[in-house]
Formats: sequence, C-alpha cells, structure tokens
Amino acid sequence: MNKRRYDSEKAKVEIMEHAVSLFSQKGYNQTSVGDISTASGYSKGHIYYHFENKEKLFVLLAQQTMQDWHNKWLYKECTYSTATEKLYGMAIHVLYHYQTPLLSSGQELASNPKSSPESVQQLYNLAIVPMDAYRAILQEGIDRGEFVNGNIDEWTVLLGTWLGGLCQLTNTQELKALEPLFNQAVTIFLRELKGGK
Amino acid sequence: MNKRRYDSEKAKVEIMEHAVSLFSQKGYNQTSVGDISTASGYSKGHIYYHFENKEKLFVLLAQQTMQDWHNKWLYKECTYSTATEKLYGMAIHVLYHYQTPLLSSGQELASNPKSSPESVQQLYNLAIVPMDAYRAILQEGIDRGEFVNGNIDEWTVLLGTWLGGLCQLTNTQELKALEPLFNQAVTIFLRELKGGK
DNA sequence: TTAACATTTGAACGGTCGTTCTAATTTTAT
DNA sequence: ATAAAATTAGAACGACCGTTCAAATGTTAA
Repeated sequence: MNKRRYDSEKAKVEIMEHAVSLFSQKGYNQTSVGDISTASGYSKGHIYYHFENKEKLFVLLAQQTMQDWHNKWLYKECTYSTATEKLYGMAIHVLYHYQTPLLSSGQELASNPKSSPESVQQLYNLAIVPMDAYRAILQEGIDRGEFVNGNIDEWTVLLGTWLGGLCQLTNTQELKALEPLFNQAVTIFLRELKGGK
Repeated sequence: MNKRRYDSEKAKVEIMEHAVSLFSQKGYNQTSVGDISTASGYSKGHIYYHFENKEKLFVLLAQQTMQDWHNKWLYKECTYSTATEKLYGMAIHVLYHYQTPLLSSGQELASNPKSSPESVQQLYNLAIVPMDAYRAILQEGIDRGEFVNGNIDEWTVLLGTWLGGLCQLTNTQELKALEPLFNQAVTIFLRELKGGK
C-alpha cells in the first residue's frame, strides 16, 4: 500500500522541467501546450490530466522557481558573517540563480486581460520574496551598526530595481563576465549605506 | 501638384497613434491587427495598405518612440549647465518620457523565433540610444572636472541598468510619486562619480 | 479473473489571428 | 467626361492554439 502505484509523478515532473525550459526560452505566449507536449514526449491531453490549464501551470512553475531561489539563498546566507558580505553575496546569488527570463515572461501573462485575476495577483506576490530578502540584509546591517540609519524601504526598492535592471543583461551577456558589474553596483550602493557624507 | 492629393497620410498617422497606445497597454502579442483596426476605425486591409506587416509596424513605432524621447532630451539638455544637473534632469526625463511599456514589449517580439532577424536587430539597436546619451553626460562631467576619471563604459551600464530597473516601477506606481526615488538613485550614483573615497 | 480505477492518447472543436485578395469607391490627370 | 491610379473595405483562407472528450491502455484490489 505504501508502494508507488503509478509513475504518473515522474511524468508530471518531466512535464514541468520541459515547461520551465520552454517558458524561459520563448516566453509565455510563444510557448504552446503543444510545444511542451512535444518536448516532454507526453500528449497534450496528458498535460491537462496533471494541470488545470496553461496559466495555472506557469504560475506554479514561477512560484516554485522563486521559492527555489530563496531556499538556495537561505542556505548560502549563513556562510557570510557581516551584512556587507551578505550584500555582495546576494548580488552574485541574484546573478546566477535569479531566473530572469522565466520570471519576466510572467509580465506577458499579467498584461493579458484574459488572465485570471488570482494568477496575476500570485505573480505580483512573487516580487515580494526578493524584496524581503534585501530588506532583511539592510535591517541587519543597521542593527549591527554596519550601516547608518536610513530609509530602509527606499533603500530596498533602490537596491531591488538596480539588481533587477542588471539581471536584464543576462539575456545578452555571459554570467561570468557580469560579476564585476554586480560587485561594483554593491560597492557604490554601500557608500550610501555606510554614510557617504 | 503640391496640393495634398489624398488624406491617406492622415489615416496612416491615426493608425499609428492607436497602435502605439494598444501596444503600450497590452503588449505586442496581445495586440491584434484587428484591435488596431477597431480602435482606429480603419479596416484590417487598410492597415496592410500602409504597413507591410504587424512586425514592421511595431519596429517603426518603437524607433519613432525612441527618437522622440531622444529629441525631447536634446531640447531639454540645454537648460542645464553642469553635468551634475544633467544627470538629475536625465533621471526625471527617463521617468516621464521613456515609454517603458512599449519598448519592453519589444522583448516579446525579439524572443519569438518567427520574427525576422532584421527586426530583432533593429530593436536591439534601440537600446544604444539612451546608453549613448548617458555616456555623453558622464564624459562631459569628466572633461569639465566635475567627475573623477573612471571607467566610463562601466558607469554607463550601471547607470543605464539602474534607470531601466526603476522604470519598471512605472507599471504599478504613479509617476509623480517616483520622482524622489529617481533623484535618490542619482544622488547615490553621484557619490561614485565625484570620487567617494 | 474481474471489476474498479488510474493513466495516457489522439482526435476534434471553437476560437483567434496575421495575411491576402478582390472588388468597390474616391481622387487625379487628361 | 473618362481613364488611370490611389485608397478603402470586407470577406476569406490557412494556420495555430487552448481545451475538451471519448476511448484505449495499464494497474490495483478483491
């Protein structure tokens, strides 16, 4: 009775893996259920056996991707001892693990009037995850006396938009080549945090 | 003979105006030629009398939008006397005149394998326009002794990505409310430019 | 074995979309 | 006025796409 009765779960996972890959490469609208079917080797009908529709499938994958990003950060965070180090570490973490193409293709879905409001809301909620992570580092820096006392919410948005903007470069450039740029952004930002005046 | 022979030009302009509006609101894929036809009041067939296809129409509009942005900047630029002032002015100019929704919906087109390579290239070339404008300000600042001598290309990319990232906020927030944020970004960036060390 | 249930397929439907084509209408030139 | 050219409309086509459905196949439990 504890034995796995079917291998339907394996099929589900395979479908999700191929779907993530396709959504990342081609975006939401340009990836058809047929594409996912062909890539995964399962019929279109089978995809609808596992997922209610294309929209729900995408939202699930986006949530899973964001959670994965956050979990990996929590795991890595312990290896840094100061908020300053964490900031540099976070920048590199974003560079290598934030799945920009997938997450930004959610805007296609969100901008479609036919998309269900719940799905749109769920996608917008995803943006909170990294912001909270940034804010936590800034708060810790202030508490530890590393950073001056400033407007945390403003800092969070400024840092978030900068890293987000830099991530767009991953579409056209090698990740490794972008490391100095991400580090330099943190260096400049730190001057504000440490009280540049 | 110099008299305007038809009013076909007026129709063309009206179509373009409605197309810009629709592409901005709904993105490239979600805006159909039928939508543009309905909004402008001209038949679908008439749209194809003026434009080769939907793709070319969009590229033309994106180029025109970017050129308009640049022209407005050149006009406004003279009102500032220092590179520092220009930097603040540029940030606000980007906030109010950079048509983020339209220009970022070009990524939908660019990520579609069926799009013609020329169109994709033309869209990528658009990104050069603001970057050159940023670079010009930084170069002037160095020449005038306002900014220290640094890596101009790196600075240009860092500034460009930051402003680009901040522009994403225009999707969800009032422009006026974002002014302090754009100014603060420039203030922080200026510490680097003026030799924070 | 057999009945119940889980899994998978593939055809089919209804809808949308970009594009083409033909014909009608309007304007220009003679 | 009339022929030629420009302009506009609207129907039609072919392709694709998300979704549904009925049937086929495989698995479990009794």
